[in-house]
Amino acid sequence: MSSDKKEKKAKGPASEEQIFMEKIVSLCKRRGFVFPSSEIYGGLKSCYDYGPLGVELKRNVKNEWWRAMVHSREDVVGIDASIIMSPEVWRASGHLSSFSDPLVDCRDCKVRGRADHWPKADPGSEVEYKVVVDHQSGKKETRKSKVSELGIVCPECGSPNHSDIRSFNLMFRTSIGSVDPIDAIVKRIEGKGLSGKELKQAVVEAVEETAVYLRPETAQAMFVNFANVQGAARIKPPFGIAQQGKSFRNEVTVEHFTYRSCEFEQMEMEFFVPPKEHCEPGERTPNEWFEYWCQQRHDWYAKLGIRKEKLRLRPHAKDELAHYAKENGACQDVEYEYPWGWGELEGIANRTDYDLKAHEQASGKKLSYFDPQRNVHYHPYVIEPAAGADRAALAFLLDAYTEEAPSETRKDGRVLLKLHPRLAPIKVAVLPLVKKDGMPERARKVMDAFVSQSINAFYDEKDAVGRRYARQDEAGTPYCLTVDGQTSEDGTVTIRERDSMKQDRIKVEEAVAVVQRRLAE
RNA sequence: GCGGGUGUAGCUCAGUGGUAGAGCGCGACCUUGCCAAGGUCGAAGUCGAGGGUUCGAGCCCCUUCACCCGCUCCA
Repeated sequence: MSSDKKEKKAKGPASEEQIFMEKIVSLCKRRGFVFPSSEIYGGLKSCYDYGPLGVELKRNVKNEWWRAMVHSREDVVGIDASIIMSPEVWRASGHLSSFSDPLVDCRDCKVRGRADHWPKADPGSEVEYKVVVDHQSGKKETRKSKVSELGIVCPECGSPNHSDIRSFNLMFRTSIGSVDPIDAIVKRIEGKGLSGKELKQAVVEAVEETAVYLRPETAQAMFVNFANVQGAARIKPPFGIAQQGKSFRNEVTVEHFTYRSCEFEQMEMEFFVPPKEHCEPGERTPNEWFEYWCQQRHDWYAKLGIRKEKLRLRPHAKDELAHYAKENGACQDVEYEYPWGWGELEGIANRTDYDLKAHEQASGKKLSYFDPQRNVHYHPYVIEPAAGADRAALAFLLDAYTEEAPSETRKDGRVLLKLHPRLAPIKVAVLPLVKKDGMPERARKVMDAFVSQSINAFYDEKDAVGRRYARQDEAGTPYCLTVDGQTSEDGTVTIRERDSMKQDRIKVEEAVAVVQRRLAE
């Protein structure tokens, strides 16, 4: 509105959601959960570093996932594959083909599309087209322009004014080999007087000789290792292969702090099951396994403390299904209600036998399974729960963030992270009530007991004890042990629970066991 | 990619062309007896970066980077 200009410029955040996110981002930096990457050089778009508390949180998330998906079941094994894989993998999976998609944007109506799909027109000829000049009224204006040498016009408005062609750069391309690929490129093109088109072709060929790609998903490693793992682990369908690791994608838009980033960590499991026609009576069909995993994964988040009303399962509509799930497949997202709305935490897909067949065809290697009991060969269907470690860590953090209003005993109120104890970066803080009468020395001994058991503990003797409790609340530490005057008399300390602030007295020598027991609950 | 906004200490922010500031936090010491008490001292800033205008720029202009919001896009 025009009156806005006269008013004082709006300061600060516009919405509650924005205020909330700013508080989280600020807390993350102040307490060492997440820093902007390369911050002293001005940061780098969408890259973030996990600090001392953040790395603990994320590791705990990954450990809980591995525990639930691998160690606490017999039918899933893990792998840790190379981030750089053969380019053939990406050709077979379909990821590489998007590199050759020549994208153009219409300068008039802003539509984006593939140049080879746009309507043709004679280069140099003049065409007439209509452009919407006022979006509110829908008023159009007729314009004339010349068609470029590419000979294409916009499919929407007919305008020949378009941006340069750009390849959609989904994957991070690099090169392997100690010879600089630029030398090879120069060698191919120098002094040949190539036209623009020939030049591009020559460069592409030179680049492709040594090009490799950072994986855009971890899943393909499980497919290409299907036969290796199946044989080595002596395991048969239904069984799963799990993996955690970094993946890289040039996202069109990066947004919402660590939510969508070009470098991210995945926690994926490919669960190979017999196709329906080979299922015995009473055995789960692929669709039933799909439903099973949807429920499992939804419940995993709930068990680790995400509020149920902030969690939901959302089936994909037919038209948003991925290529690998088009036929007989299905996708369902576990979603969390982020401050900016519902968004994906994890996608569970029935990828059918698409991937194994695609790699079998491309590699020429057999990727079917022979079931000796049923005496059949088949390509297993794949049910894939694919989670984001960074997204999960963010969701746990957002969900745990709590502000309590001031009360009689706490006139400043408090900020606390109600993290599940097993996710909390610091498990226990050890505090002498005051810094005298031998309390620090006795507290040090308690601290040593935790350190020797590899339980992440934190010792703090600075400032009043209330302030130290507050600091721990803000870091999400579930338990505080306080050494006080009574400790020297009867060998007990107080244990304070973060959310209730209630205190019990326990024996010093039982402190480690008490905390361990509570963490195991 | 387009449009809008923001960028000053670790955090939140004040500073409309003339000496770089506040609160909180952080560190040391004193004090302290269970939920962010007080005192003393201290460290901390390329005012996002680069260029320009000016006698002089945190402030004006240009460029750029990063973040936020909306659109667009999204195997």
